[in-house]
Amino acid sequence: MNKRYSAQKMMIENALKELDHPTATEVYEYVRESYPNISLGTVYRNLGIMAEAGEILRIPSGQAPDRFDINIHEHLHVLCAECGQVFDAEGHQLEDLLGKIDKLLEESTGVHIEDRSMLFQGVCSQCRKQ
Amino acid sequence: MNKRYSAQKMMIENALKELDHPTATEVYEYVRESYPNISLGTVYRNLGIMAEAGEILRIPSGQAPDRFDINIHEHLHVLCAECGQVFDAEGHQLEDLLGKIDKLLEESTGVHIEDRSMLFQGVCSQCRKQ
DNA sequence: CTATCTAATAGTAATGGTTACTATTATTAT
DNA sequence: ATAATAATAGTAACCATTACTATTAGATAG
Repeated sequence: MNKRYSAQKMMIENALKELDHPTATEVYEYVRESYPNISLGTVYRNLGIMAEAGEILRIPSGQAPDRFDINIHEHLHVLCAECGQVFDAEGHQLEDLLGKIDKLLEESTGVHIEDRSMLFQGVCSQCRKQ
Repeated sequence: MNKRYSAQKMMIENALKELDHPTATEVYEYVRESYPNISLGTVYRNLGIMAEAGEILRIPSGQAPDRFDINIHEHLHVLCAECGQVFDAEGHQLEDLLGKIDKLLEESTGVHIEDRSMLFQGVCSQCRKQ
């Protein structure tokens, strides 16, 4: 299993660092500025591989296109329904609460929770002012 | 605004009662048994309208097709990754924990949480035996 | 009861995010 | 250098969902 490090993959990784929770298309547009003929398929393939390998996080957001995150530390995402901005949230209090929820769910359903996908939505303070 | 109750809509509602967290296609196939030329578009339209009106729940499940639920009482969904079965979970303990999470998120991000979409995944006890 | 109005439908086309496919390019090991 | 084969570019296909349009069929008024 021979892994090769392509320039494209490095540029995609870099885009993830520069952009804030970008979609695949946003990564594509960003990389295209310095590498005009990168393929959207290449972006998707690499993002998929990285997410699969646990190097990045995939944030499924319902109907809207998935977003990606270089921050693999366990944390929650809060989306502003107005401006679309994504906020991160973390902390031991949150982790405690999530752990308790897992436990309750395991007790009541018998399912061993292995994965959670959650997205919180609301209006950010910025947008509430208008 | 004149609302008309079509036979199709009633059949779709009935399908939701008979089936367990079905997808739009599953509703379609079910209704089609007794009403062969119902249109998939009709199913989607009615499910969308009902969900919008708060009469049913839409469960977005990432890549997989959305599922629908006649149970509009606030509750969580746990999906078995093996057999695909959907388990419901509810209770005041869960509601408490979720409320606390909302509060923490509002404090740290400034976003007024108005909507949560969460899906838990794991392996059910049935499947774990094999 | 009949005509009229228009909500809702059937059938089909279009959309949009994502994945699959294939010939070509380019990186690594020999 | 050369051979072997990842990875890519470009494009086609996929699939859930929505949009469109001519038609059907409940409700309401006369």
